[in-house]
Amino acid sequence: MAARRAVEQELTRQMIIDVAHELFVEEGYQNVSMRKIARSLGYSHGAIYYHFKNKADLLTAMVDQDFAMINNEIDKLDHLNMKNEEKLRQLLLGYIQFGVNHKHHYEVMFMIRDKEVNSHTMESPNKSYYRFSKKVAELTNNQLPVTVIWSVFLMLHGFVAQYCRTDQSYENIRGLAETHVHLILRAINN
Amino acid sequence: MAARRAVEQELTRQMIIDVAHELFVEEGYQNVSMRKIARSLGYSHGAIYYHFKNKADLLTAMVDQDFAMINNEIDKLDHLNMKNEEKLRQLLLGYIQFGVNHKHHYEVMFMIRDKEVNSHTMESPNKSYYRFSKKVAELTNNQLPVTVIWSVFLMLHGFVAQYCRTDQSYENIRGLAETHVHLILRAINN
DNA sequence: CCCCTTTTTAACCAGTGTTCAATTAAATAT
DNA sequence: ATATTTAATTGAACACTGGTTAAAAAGGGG
Repeated sequence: MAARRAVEQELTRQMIIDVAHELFVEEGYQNVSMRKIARSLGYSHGAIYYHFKNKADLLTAMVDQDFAMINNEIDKLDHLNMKNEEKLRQLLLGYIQFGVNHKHHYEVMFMIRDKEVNSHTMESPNKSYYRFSKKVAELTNNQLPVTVIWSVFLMLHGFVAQYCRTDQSYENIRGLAETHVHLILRAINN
Repeated sequence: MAARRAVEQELTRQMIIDVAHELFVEEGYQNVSMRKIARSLGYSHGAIYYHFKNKADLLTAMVDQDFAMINNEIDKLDHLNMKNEEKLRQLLLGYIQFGVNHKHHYEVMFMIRDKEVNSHTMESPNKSYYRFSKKVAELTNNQLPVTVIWSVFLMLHGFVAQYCRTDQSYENIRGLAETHVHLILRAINN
């Protein structure tokens, strides 16, 4: 019956992205249908196609947003007033904190594996890693070989990837995260 | 037409597991249909149901096998003739080597996330981690807190998880793996 | 020849992404 | 205030694919 809705309850791209985000990570990109997203929003599936070209387009928009968040997080460090050693600790701990606090985002960003996902979607993680590694290099006075920086990243990734699959809050595992970062710092400080 | 085949080309559970294994990891559990597995084997999809109750049953059988492999790998260390420090290096490097050489297995073992997967399938990783951690503790004369051992595992997991998504062979990344293990050892050797 | 084991094939039913004409709310023009 | 246009939403339809079941068919051993 009812076709268009009153303007104060119109669907937006952001509403769709938010709902899809939760579903994608809880159940996996493949297991979430456009119909399921729509049902979850209380709209019909056709409506989503008014806002996004198709399912992959929705994912791309979502991932772009997520990477903007993490890049932003890295840039925040510049305005902090502490010495490099402490900034580095903050960067590493902040990475874990971001990952654990935004499990959905992190998983979508770094852990979706799917043929359908176009190559554009794969560029963002690379650009984001580049930003991260430049910052680590800077904060260590360019003393670290690139392979070591890469290892550091993988160590962080391992932590976050694991806790993405649990319901633990960051507060809950802060101690473990600090141990982890402490170990990483010990590994790279001569 | 032809219903049953000549006995020397009969389908076996192992044949199905092997083919399914490749497909599951190349394309993801959800993206591989029973029909696709059957097609890949040159049999009709119904045949698989003679050997496995259903799709989840097939996955469970597969994962059980995989964990038997990794547990076996850990036990091999006992028969090696070297000092503990070197054994530990071997354990860590061996973990990475196993993961990268058996990307399919590793991903199925530690990285599948799916409602359908029953809880029995989730027990195996835990048991396997327990074995790993006991061995690390033993090789470090029980000097390491459990949280540190857990961190070590996550560091290894991060490496393997990343390279599971690429086509790189272990030979190709041996150097990086050695750097990674070297860093880990440096982190835990005061 | 009968029986058990293995395999095929058709069938069922539920679900998929996507398109599109029809419908209606709001915005704009008259 | 009314008419027209535009924007947003629906729901049916299309052409598939999915897991699973079950009856029918065929090889092999006794």
